[in-house]
Amino acid sequence: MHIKEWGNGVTEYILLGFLMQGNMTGYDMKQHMSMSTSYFVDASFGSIYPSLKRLVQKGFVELKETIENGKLKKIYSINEQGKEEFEKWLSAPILVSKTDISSALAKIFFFRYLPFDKAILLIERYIRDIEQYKKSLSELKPKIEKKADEFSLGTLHFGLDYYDFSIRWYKSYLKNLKQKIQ
Amino acid sequence: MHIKEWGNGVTEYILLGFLMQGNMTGYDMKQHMSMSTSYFVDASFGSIYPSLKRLVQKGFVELKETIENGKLKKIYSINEQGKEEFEKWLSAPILVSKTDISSALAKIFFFRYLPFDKAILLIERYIRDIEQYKKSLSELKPKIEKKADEFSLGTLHFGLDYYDFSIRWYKSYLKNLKQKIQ
DNA sequence: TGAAGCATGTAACGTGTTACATGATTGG
DNA sequence: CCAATCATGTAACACGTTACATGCTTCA
Repeated sequence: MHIKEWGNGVTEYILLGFLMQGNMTGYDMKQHMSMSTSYFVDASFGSIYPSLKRLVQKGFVELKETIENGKLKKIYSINEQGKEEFEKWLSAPILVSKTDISSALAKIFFFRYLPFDKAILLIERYIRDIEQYKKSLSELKPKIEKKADEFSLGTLHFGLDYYDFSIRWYKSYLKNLKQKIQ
Repeated sequence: MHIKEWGNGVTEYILLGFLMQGNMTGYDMKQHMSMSTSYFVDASFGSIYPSLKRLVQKGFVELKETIENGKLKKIYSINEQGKEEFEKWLSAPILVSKTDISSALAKIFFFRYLPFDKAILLIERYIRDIEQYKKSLSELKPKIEKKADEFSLGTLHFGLDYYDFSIRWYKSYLKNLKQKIQ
């Protein structure tokens, strides 16, 4: 048996996050996505419905079937266990992914459900982690440069500049957040 | 029967790209990755070996088994069909992914195998496509803002700023490339 | 009446990770 | 001699997409 830090099932956590606001159907959640998270996570129905089934099986979500206007509706709601799981996910460090922005954004998107100071700490740690990644890549740079051409060198610079951009962005974001509470 | 534009099997294309440089083993390719593409694509052996098997099955790659220092070695080489497939992939538009940087970088990384002017055109088109994405998100912005809090608003701004950063970055990169050939 | 939207879901397929499994050589 | 590196691979599992499949209501 092995612990899976987070399983990468970002979709499931997004669904839990939506249910924190109130009960709704799978269809509703898809609507929510396209109007709020679509620029970083936009799951299809073929992913949403199985995810919901799993969430029920895992005991994080409750299901009530109703008939409204002749249409079958499955109203989902989050229970205590689900809330705990969601908060556990939120409280865990934001993972730096070299290539995937969505897992970080997904978490921050729901940070209103975390105590403000905890959120701040996680973002601060995230920044430090990105800085670490940037440092590693910088150290790898000379090795890569030796056999790089115009184009592959470009991708390396993009990587470094992207880390810089992220660090700067999150620092400024953090500053903004902190000012708001004073 | 449906056409799959590119199948998203970026790993397979990376492997083909390495084989453009010369023949090597799966193990070699892993080494290559960690020393050149690891900051955007770094497949595990559990992905590399099956990918190579598939590439052979698809008829893009040839395999020669040798024994060197008592160790079994499988030397892979790319054939004409493989080169065609690789070039087809390179020549296809760079897809804008909202969340995944790696697919774009993977392609640009190998642009030396494309005629210079073709590469330039693809990057120009890519920039236009990002601009389109940014425009779409900007248009969605007011809708999202209506129900956004401090944090979810942050992720929206990150999205927009990331598009801006990318556009600016690629424009400057393009300028640099063009200067080099004059 | 017919299209769009509401509402659900499955099946095939692709592709990735981690853990497991094996075994040789090389260098300290 | 033992660890690291070279070298291969499989199996279980997770997760996602697309296409397919169904059927009701609402509105032009």
